[in-house]
Amino acid sequence: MRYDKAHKQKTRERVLDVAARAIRAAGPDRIGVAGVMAEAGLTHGGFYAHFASKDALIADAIEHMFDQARTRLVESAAGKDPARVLAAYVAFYLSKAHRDACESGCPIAALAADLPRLPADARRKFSRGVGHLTDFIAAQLRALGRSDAPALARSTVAELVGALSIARIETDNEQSDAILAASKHALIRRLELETET
Amino acid sequence: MRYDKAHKQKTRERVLDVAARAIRAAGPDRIGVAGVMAEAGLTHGGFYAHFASKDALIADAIEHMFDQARTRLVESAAGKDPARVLAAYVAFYLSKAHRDACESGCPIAALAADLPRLPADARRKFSRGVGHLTDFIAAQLRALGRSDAPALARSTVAELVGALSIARIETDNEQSDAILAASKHALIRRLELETET
DNA sequence: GCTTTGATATGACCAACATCATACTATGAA
DNA sequence: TTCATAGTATGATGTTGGTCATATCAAAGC
Repeated sequence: MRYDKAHKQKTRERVLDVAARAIRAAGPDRIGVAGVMAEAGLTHGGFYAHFASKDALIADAIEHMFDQARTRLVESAAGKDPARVLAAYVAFYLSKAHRDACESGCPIAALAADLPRLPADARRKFSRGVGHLTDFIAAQLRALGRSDAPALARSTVAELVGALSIARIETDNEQSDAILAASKHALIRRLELETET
Repeated sequence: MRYDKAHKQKTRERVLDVAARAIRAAGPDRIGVAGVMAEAGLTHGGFYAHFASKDALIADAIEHMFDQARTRLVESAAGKDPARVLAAYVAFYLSKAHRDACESGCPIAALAADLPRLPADARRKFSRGVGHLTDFIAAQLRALGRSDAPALARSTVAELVGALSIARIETDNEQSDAILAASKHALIRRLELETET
């Protein structure tokens, strides 16, 4: 090892960070290898020392996004009351801040429509991420004594993702806010989290 | 008029049909002007006699998708009981057939993530389409005496779109089916359509 | 300080694609 | 039958972007 042991690893991580943001913001087809590398402070040539192809970068970046999101979620939930955790997550997910920060927000809402078009590897990694989120929510619901936890968790994730996606499309700001509010309200009722908000 | 009066109009319609399917199947970035024209039985050169640009084609194709979907929906609902209409729509929307027919299905689920990246014109047309669907569902709910019709309609559309999107991503077929089933069940309960299925 | 080797840069290649100028063709009118 | 023109085809252009061969650079060991 001539270079610092962690040098390449760090660079790779930096590229993945940049790619994860760019992909969520612009979509997998609108980002370029050169652009991502430039934003990471490198030139495009070195790219293939880190990734086998653009598709491989996308797949790895997807994994990276979910890892980050999951870490954040698990950490913020540590030792807290399940009802409070769920209420906070719904409030965050359907917030205007999340709507307006596509590039750092939930990968599912940012990339839902792109996934069916991507290669199997990326899809598998994405699926796994979706599964983890659903499981996390199901675990909270189970802790609250809901017997239908797995199904309710799936339904919850669906409404969260759908509401955020549509809110991001809407050109009229008032309409967009109303969509977020409607689903926030519906979910708080369905999940029986009324005491919190 | 040297040609049949409706000749160009018909060609344009054909191109829009092809484009509407291709865009939903492959996404706005993965389709090419040449490919769409070829599938419509033409060559790429004539394209600019019909559309000002690729962006214009996409915007018009989006309008076209929503028009088609709306016509189908309104016709299939004509003179029917609102509860039956809603139950049938939910069942169709969350069916495996709809999941597996991206290219002819609901534009919202097929393109949700792409829209925020498209030009204003396409976004406006898309927004209008989403609004019409929400209004249609709200009208059925109002006919059923639900006082919270607009908000419930928004929440319903969100869950429909989210569930279908996620079901399409899922690589595991059983998981995918479970997602559809969970939201179908949840919606039938929330909309109080239990008598129908 | 020199060498070795891993990490990154330069530059080129090829394919895909949007766009457009120009040429051709089919059709209805004269 | 011939002509004018709307509609479509051919072919070219410029650009962008993924990929790769090769060159350069940085750092650790002798």
